[in-house]
Amino acid sequence: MKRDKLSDQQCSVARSSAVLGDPWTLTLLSDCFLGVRRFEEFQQRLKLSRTTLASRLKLLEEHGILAQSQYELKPPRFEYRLTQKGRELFPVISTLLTWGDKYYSDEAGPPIIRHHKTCGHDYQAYIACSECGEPLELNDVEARKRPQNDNHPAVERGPVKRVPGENQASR
Amino acid sequence: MKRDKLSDQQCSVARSSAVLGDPWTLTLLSDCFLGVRRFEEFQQRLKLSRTTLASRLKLLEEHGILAQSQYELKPPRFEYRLTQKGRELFPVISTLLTWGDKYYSDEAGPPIIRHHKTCGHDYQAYIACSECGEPLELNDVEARKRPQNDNHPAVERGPVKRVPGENQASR
DNA sequence: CTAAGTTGGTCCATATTATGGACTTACATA
DNA sequence: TATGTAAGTCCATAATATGGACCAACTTAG
Repeated sequence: MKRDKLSDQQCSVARSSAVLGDPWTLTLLSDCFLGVRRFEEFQQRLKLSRTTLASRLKLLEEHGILAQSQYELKPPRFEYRLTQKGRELFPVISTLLTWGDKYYSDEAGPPIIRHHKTCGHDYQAYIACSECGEPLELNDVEARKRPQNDNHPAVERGPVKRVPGENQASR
Repeated sequence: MKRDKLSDQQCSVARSSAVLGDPWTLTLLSDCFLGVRRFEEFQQRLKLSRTTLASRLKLLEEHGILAQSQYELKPPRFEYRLTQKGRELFPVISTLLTWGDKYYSDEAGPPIIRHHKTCGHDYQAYIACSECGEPLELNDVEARKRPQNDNHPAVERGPVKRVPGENQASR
């Protein structure tokens, strides 16, 4: 299967990956959250080819993650800003950053430190349950296919049943 | 700059992206969390070429995210399991899933429903602050470079200062 | 007025990757 | 003996990424 057919899959990760699953795209979004907005600025920071940058920005715009807004009339110039949909990627970038900080920092520690103004401390992000607010642990969750429905195709890539003792999270 | 030089950057997202920033890799990891472990199983579910699958599994193994474990002696056969480092990607996949469920579900809703056994409800994931436990909102956080240190190179891709009123999270 | 600079791109030839299909190895089963 | 299974590798072709040159539409410095 071609990569671009991933977006037709019945899987939220596959569909999201079709847009975000690119090293430049993820890094570019990270820069967006750091306040970067302009073509030249992205290009100089990421040091990627202008062609690739243009194609990534276009894709993110098509998906409604970034939107162009005019900041100069003559000549007309635009900058790229996160939309609401784009801003909702903050949890994805945050958790990626937390993982990267832990496993890919050098001896000097994470290059960028994030600070929670509300409580006044530097932080890392963790995930919690929308229903009870408790931290989400891999062993406390399970997945199931949505109920079968005549109006919609059955879900193909469901969770795999493993025999007890062979926990999916085991070493 | 070539994609594979991203891992040398002083940025946790760039370094993580160098491994994870690929649509197949993210979808493959998602399947790992659903209990998938074997080459054939990945290939049939993801419908990607065997060549690409082999290269992704190898990369994930080299990065210590998956580990092979023997499940059959004659002939020797191995399956791929998440390591501790790999299991710590659960927050990344979870938040990606939450975002994808919201923006890329069809009318039948998310194909896979996730359940929190601890509280007994179906859930979505949100991120919280490691220091105070409150939900993390984009507008409540700020980023800064790590302190300058003679023994380590300065951080190049820091946050961008924008003039007040031009909030990075604004529309 | 002219030359150089700025910004946000596009175009192109050349690398680099991805793709599907055939093939391989080493057994097990009918 | 023939067929099947699992986990790959190999190969030719197709699709993408890359860097550098180029372009358009201004602004600024001299």
